[in-house]
Amino acid sequence: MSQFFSPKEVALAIGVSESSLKRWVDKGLIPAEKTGGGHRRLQLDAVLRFIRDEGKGLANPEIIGLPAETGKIVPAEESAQAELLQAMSSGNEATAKRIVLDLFISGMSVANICDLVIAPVFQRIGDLWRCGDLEVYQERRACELCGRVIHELRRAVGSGPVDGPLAIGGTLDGDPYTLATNMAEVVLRDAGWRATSLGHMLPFDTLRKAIENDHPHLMWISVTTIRDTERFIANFNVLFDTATSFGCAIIVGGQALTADIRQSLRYTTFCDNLRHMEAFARTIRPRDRVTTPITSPEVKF
Amino acid sequence: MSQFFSPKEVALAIGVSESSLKRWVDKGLIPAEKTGGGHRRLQLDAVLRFIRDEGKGLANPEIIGLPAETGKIVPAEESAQAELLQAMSSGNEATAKRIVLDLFISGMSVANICDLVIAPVFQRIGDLWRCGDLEVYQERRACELCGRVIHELRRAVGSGPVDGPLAIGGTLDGDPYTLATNMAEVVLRDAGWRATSLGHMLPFDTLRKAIENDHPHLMWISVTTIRDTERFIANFNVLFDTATSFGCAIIVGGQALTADIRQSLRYTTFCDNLRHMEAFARTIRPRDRVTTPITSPEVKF
DNA sequence: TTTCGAATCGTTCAATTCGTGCATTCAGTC
DNA sequence: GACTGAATGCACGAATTGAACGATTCGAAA
Repeated sequence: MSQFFSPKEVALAIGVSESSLKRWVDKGLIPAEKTGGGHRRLQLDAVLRFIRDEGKGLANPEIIGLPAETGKIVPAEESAQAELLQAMSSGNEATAKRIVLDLFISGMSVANICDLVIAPVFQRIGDLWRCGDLEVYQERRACELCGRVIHELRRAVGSGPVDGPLAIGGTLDGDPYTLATNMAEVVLRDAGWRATSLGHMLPFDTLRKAIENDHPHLMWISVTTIRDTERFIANFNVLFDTATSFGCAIIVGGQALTADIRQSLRYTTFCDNLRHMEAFARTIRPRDRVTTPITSPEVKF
Repeated sequence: MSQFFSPKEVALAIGVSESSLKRWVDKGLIPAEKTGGGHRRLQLDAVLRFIRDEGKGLANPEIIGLPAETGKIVPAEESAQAELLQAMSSGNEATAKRIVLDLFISGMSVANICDLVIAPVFQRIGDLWRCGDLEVYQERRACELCGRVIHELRRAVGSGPVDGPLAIGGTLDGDPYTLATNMAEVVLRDAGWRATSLGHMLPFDTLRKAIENDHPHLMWISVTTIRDTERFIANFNVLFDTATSFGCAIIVGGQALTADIRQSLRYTTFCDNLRHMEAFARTIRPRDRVTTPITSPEVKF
């Protein structure tokens, strides 16, 4: 139930002796904290990262709160898509989570999981729905499930280092789709950023406010629809100027941003997919910052 | 910055038992003062230093969860409400999750957690936003965070028995709010149902299809807005007839369902809050989780 | 000031974890 | 085949943890 696990639990989950696990922790292979009395305390994301890096399996995943059978099957990349499509269309939550966690444990990068598995499957479900091969409720259920799968991935990745650079982002006013921005958040956390998705339907004004209040080093914006192109461009460029004056980079992405529109747009970089974003995020890791607040300024009432 | 905390608060914040924390204080690992009667009083900076020194330099992010304003309010829910409001407004994910999971572990029923803590806090955040005391992005971020907190709660509850009766539900076309339906899902799972939220914006047609395909024993529908009342009533009653013919009960809830509208509506039961729903769900399918009795005022959702 | 419920005290106890030593397994090398 | 070094699993007493328990203290309302 708690965030922390004892060496015994983790050892049981991985299927090794407690002694070995303690040795690994002491060698620094698995980051862990210690209690005042010297007992080791392990976090789930650190354990998963270790399993991923060392190529270990999971004998009893349910001990550390993972779906049964996780980490036992080595996923074939092609079949993962098909299986996930099947699980998501039929609303099979446990299976969907297991498939994605298997991919993560087997070492596939988060950006690739999103780009090559989750996004295509979601796209395909949209197609099936438009063709009438899926009922509306099945599509909606899959959408809901997709969010949960990403949440599970976020748990596996962890919240990122507390002293990492801050990144915030979301979708603009009129754009109700949260999947892309949530995936972006997870990818950035995986790349060492302290990323927080602000959600969807964000007016330009409030993004400016967010930059002024929280001083992020990075803001990502996912654009799937644009109503008024001229207005959009004008507002966007103002936002970019604000960001620049605060030393904040702007990443944009989304199918609505055609080459034409991009011509008139000012931004730090445009990303076709999450791998691009990850690559960019890993190259610019600002370290010159003086004060990094752990959370937003306190809100007083 | 001289803020005092009790051993209990600090123990909760860093995830150890109160006993251990008291021992550490007595051993001198954490400097603390004592009151005339012998009660320990810890200072924030001393606790933070302890985390840094003993935790191998790995600061526990949950430490931020130390209540900023020490309790003037006695009831657990109210204190939890205030803390959660603070955490959600400032986007503090770890703290928000901790608060809600603490309530769950302490034995509060899921329905009560939703009705008495999460829903009021979310309501309040909406109010603050409308008053202009919160920025839009803070409200959106809180909304996003709220979904994540409910996700954690769902994890804690578990997926319910695999042989439990099936329940599905969601919000109708034109209603984009998923929080209520997600909370309903968790409450039903806690009550022993195999519940799945289908998400939001569901046309009546597809709900009929869902009943025909999946044969649920229960369908919940959350109604926060109605566009065309007559059309709504007609469609709804057709849905109810379909459900009845398949032996499926219909639970409705939501502020849009005024007494007038309910007059013309056919349904199995109407619920003002999730406790009502839980009570109804347990009459059909009772289950034996120990929960604290409720003594607090009603909260509408 | 007095009263009273909630929080904290100090203590005990069973279960868990610590650190350490030692035997076993298993590649790789001579 | 024999040797070696590293990794693993098991066993042990000592130490730590978390959850009780009744007694005491705190803090706010009467």
